[in-house]
Amino acid sequence: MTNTISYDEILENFKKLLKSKNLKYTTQRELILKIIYDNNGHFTPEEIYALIKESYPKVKLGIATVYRTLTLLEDANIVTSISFGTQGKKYEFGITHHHDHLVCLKCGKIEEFYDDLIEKQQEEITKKFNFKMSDHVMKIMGTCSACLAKG
Amino acid sequence: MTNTISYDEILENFKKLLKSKNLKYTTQRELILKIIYDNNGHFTPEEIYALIKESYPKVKLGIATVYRTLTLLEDANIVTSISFGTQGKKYEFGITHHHDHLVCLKCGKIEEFYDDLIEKQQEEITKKFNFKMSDHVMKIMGTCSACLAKG
DNA sequence: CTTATTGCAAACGTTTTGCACGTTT
DNA sequence: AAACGTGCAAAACGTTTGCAATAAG
Repeated sequence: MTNTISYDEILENFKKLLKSKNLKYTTQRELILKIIYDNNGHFTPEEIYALIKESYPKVKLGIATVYRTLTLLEDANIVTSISFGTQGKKYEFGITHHHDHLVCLKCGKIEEFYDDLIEKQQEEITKKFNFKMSDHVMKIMGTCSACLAKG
Repeated sequence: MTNTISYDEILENFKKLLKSKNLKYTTQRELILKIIYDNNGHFTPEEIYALIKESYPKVKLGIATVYRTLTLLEDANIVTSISFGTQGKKYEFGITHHHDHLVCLKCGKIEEFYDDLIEKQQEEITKKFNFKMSDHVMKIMGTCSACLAKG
């Protein structure tokens, strides 16, 4: 999904958020946010950690900080995650509109889609069950067009 | 979801499956299948292990066998699983028609639903993306009616 | 100078694996 | 007898935590 908000805007909002929670603005937190913003896609905490190590070798960073920051960013709705069972989670930049995922089991690629009808129907279901929805996920697993083409 | 196939039928199919794969019919494998069939609901491997230990104290059983058998049963589409991120998976008897889940984050209860419109729409999406669907999951998370009532 | 944050390593919970022993065929 | 399955304990995996050292406000 393409980002429509500029990074400067994001960063300003992030700084404000930190201030409002009496949290501190650190190099590590900024870089984690920046890496996710810059590299559009879905990444595991390990991948984000590796990307930063590679792009900013001088910065000291531990994997624990990546996890802690991702939790922080997800709570603030700045990133969102998609779960892969035992194999962990992938995070993506999340100040875009809601969408669901097509996950290719061959190459691991994740495509995104949004379907209004499905969203509406989910609302209907929660009404029927008198259920208060806080979140929902939908994943379609299979083989992507590229992998199908490859045979 | 209520089972419409008798246990005897299931068991016969399971035995055939094992034979066809040159696998052996063991007490452990039978009990794991039986426990999931008997106790309608969604269980973690640990819960299944505990249930068997409780119901059949004389049978020797290790947790590894539970995991191994659940994988086997899931590959054979006899059970299905629903993932809870780091907190593991829950398994349910799966020779019923497909359904999705409403997961209560307060009490952990899982309700099931089936919606034809959503299913159809998913097909449409895969067509649009030229994607070959092998499986799909949809989970709606939130608070169930019982927990809402409790305040 | 106070408070939050960090990296590190150890701990965690779930799942998988290697292996010698048992069971099924 | 051959082949597969088992329990056990150890390892693996992603993630979280305690803590002393460090950086931000």
